[in-house]
Parts: sequence; C-alpha cells; structure tokens
Amino acid sequence: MGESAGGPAPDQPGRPQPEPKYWHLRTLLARAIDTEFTVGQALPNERDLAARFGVARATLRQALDQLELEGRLQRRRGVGTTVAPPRVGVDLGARAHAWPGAPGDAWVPTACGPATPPEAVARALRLPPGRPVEDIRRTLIAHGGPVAAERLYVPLGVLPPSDAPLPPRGPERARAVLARLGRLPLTGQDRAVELGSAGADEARRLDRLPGSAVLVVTTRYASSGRTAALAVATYRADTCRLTFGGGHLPPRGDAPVTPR
Amino acid sequence: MGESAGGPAPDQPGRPQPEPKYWHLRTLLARAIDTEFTVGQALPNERDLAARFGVARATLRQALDQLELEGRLQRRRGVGTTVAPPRVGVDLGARAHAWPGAPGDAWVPTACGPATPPEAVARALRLPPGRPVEDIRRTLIAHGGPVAAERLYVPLGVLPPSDAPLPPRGPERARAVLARLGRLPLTGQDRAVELGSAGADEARRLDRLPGSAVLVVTTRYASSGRTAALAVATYRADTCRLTFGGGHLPPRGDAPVTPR
DNA sequence: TAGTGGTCTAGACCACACC
DNA sequence: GTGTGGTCTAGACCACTAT
Repeated sequence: MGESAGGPAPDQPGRPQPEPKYWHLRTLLARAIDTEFTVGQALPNERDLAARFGVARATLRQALDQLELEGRLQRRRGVGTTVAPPRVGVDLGARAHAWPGAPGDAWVPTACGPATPPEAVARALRLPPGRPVEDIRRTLIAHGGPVAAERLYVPLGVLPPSDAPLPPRGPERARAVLARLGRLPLTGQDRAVELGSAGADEARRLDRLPGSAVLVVTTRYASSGRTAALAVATYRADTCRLTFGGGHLPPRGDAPVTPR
Repeated sequence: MGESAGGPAPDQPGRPQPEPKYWHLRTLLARAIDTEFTVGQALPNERDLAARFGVARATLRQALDQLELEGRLQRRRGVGTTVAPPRVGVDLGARAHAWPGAPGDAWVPTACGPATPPEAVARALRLPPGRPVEDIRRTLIAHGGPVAAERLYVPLGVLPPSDAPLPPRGPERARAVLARLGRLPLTGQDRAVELGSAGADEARRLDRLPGSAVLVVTTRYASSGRTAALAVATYRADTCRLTFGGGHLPPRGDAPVTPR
C-alpha cells in the first residue's frame, strides 16, 4: 500500500488532531464486543480481522493489546481470542486488620523456606543486607484460575519461640510460620498499589506471558512498632479489580472474592 | 538478517524455555539503568540503542515499553528517553472518610456543569438512564506535573437547598457544588482500583498519549444509605503509587502526597 | 497437520521539540 | 532544519493447541 503511515489523513485541513489508527480500531472493536458478541465468544483470528479493517496485523494487535489490558478480551496462544468476563472483585479492605494466614484467608501456601531477600525487601524490613528471612509463596485462586501470586517475607527474629520445630520446607512450613506469626499482636498495616510487569516465574504462576501487566500490592505488617512481615502480591491486571470496601453501601454488580 | 525470528536459539537442546529477545533486553536495560545512569539522565536514542544491541527498533521499543510501564523510564516525543524518578506516593487512606473538596483536599476543580452521565455511572448511582447529574472535573498536580484526572458525578437530587444559586459553570460552580455536598453527612465510602487505558481527553489532561496505562480508582460516597456521589479518578500508572496507610508504621522512602 | 497468537525484521513516514 | 519518539506496513518464523 503506497498510502504511507501515521494514521488516517486528517479529515479536515483545520487540525482535527489526527487519531492513531490503532486507537480508532480499539473503539470500533470495543463497540463490536459490546453489541455483537457475548462473554466467552471467540473473535475472528487476527489475520482475518486485520484484513477486514484494512490494516497490518501489527496495528490490529496494538488495538487488541489495549482491549486485553482493559480486561475486555482474553487471548490464548494456539487457541484464539475471546470476549472476557467482567473482572473479579478482590476485596482488600474487609480483612485489612488480620495477619496473613488468619482464618478465612483464601490464599494457598505453595512453598516456604529460609532465603536471603532482595535488597529492596531487606531495606523495607529494616534488616542489614544479606540477613536471611522466611520466604513464603502463596497463590490466590478465583473462578478456577490463578489471579494472584504472593511472596511473603518474615524476618526470622520476629517469630515467637515454639516447642515444635518448623518443618524443613514446603507448604507445611509455610503454615507453621504463619501460625507463629499469628500469635503476635498486629499493631499496624500499610498498603501500596502500583503497576508492574510479571517476571518469568510470576508469569508462569499466573498463567500469563512474561511482561504481562500486574497490580503489585505491597503490604507491611507491623507488630510492636517494627515491620514484622512484608507481602508483595501481584494480581493479574487483566482479570482483577481490587476493592477497598468500607461497608455501608449496597454491593456492586459482580462476583467478589474475599482473599485476606 | 536471515536469522529468522522468535527469540534466540535455545541455549541447550534440553528445553531451556526460550526467553523472548525483548524480555532479555528489558533485563539488560534495567540493570544498565540501575548501575550506569542517574535519575533524569538521557538514554541514547532508539535507533542507536537498537543497533548497539543488534535488534530491530520495534523489538527494542517493546523492551522500553515495559520499562516505561514500570515507571523506570520516561519518554517524550521529540525530546528523548530519560531515567524516571521514583514513583510519587499518593495517599488514598489518610483522608478516606471525607467528602471530596473537604479542607486539605489537594485536587483542583477545572470544570463543572450539568450533564447526562454514561450508562454505567447512572447504574452505579441507581439513577434511571438519562437523568442529569452534576459533572465535575478535577486535576491532581504533584511535583509540577498532572498525575491524575478525576470525574465526579453528583445527582442533582442529593444536594441540600441553598439561598445562593449555583454559578452557571466552571470551577466556581464545582466549588459551590462540593461545598453543598460537604454539608451532608458522609455515612460510608467504597473504593475499587483497576487497570485502564487513558481515553483521548484524559490522555491530554495527563500529558500522555491515548491508550496510556492508568490506574482507575472508583469511589462511591454514601449519605444516609444512598450513593450521593461517584468519583472516577485516573492516575498515571507510570508515575503513581497508590498508598493506603494505616498509620502505626514509619514512612516509606519517598515523597508522598496527600490528595484527599 | 492445520490454525492460532507471539515474536521479530527492515524499512518508511508522521508529529513534535528544539535550534 | 535536525533529531527524537510514535505509528504503520508487509512479510517471516516460532510456540502452542487442537484435531
């Protein structure tokens, strides 16, 4: 096509703010999804769609990327693209004042063991670099799929002593560590939410590709004035909506989950 | 290059999980940023970088896209790419139980007027479709740049009567509406955070390109058992970290902001 | 084996900022 | 102008899933 590039020709000579092609396409597709498709329905494949709209496949993919990021589409390699269900509401507010692993906590421990934390974690825990901590991995499942992966760091020094020794590793050890943690008084809590991208193993745990957008929730748990645990949870940004319910209001229109 | 595509050849025949080129590149660049650059410093231009790493410009850009999403790089068209400062912490927890526009609120009203809300907003406000609401636009500035744009919807019926009529439009009207709103009892509040992409005018307000990743914070304000206002705030995902401080802990290591 | 999405290339033009 | 990032193209191969 000799038509060059850079979006459609300006509709008017009077500076109509040239809209990128992929953005226009996103709008068309979003409207089509809303009006002509139902949840779970498959879209035509990318090559056909690109041809139908008269654009290169890369441009079409740019539009699909947007819609996937917004949680409106779901793409699976080797399978196809389908219309995504509404995002899962994950409530971070209701159980805001409880230790991880407290009764009602929906997270599933998958691994645990002593390890030397990343420098940033050591700093947040006010530990000298190189000091080992208990490194717990947990997963949150909702609607049949993993929606979040967590890494919980607990300095060895904060755990109260116990008669029974800790199991050497694995989920059993995680449960034991959390049980001991739960015997401490929880005197404060702190949360931060930001955007990140899934690393190689996070991506694997979340059933996504490396670099996928995730919502990173960092939680600091305080006991007696010091940070007793640090949780870094990564939620699939395409399928999750984090809620901080204050109560006193009728529920929103979807299927919520209570993880912690 | 006749080398085909799809990432580097597997290092071993034993299935070492071929790592995409752009992901490897992202790692290299991230390390370089940490060790060889300082905040604000400019990177070489994309064409040079691509040549240096022996990849196509599109592949390099895929890596830069990641780093920008993670808030580690800042790209400005016509200018260049620089190392970004740490994200701004925006505290959504401290003033969690106050109306928008209450004393100490750092948001700046920019526009206001009656309008018929989008269908989704009408539903959330429990209003019949087509019923007009007060539509307030506000902006949050931090460190000299806009970090968030908000749209606040207030049903006309909830506002208490007043002697003085509302100004016809503009920031004055916004302030008047918020002042009246503040005279109601705030009986509950509700928040949700999810990933979205900036629309055309949001993008303009945030000084970004259309489609940029934003953190969408939806807040419902309740008064006497009904939803009296709905705020949809979009924060620049590259520059913001949302915090929900519970107090009782020493501050994190950065420059926070108290918007509401 | 066929079909899908994911990655990569080499090249082009466009919009914008700065001189 | 010159140089930067942003958009777009046409075509190729790869990894995966299902048949």
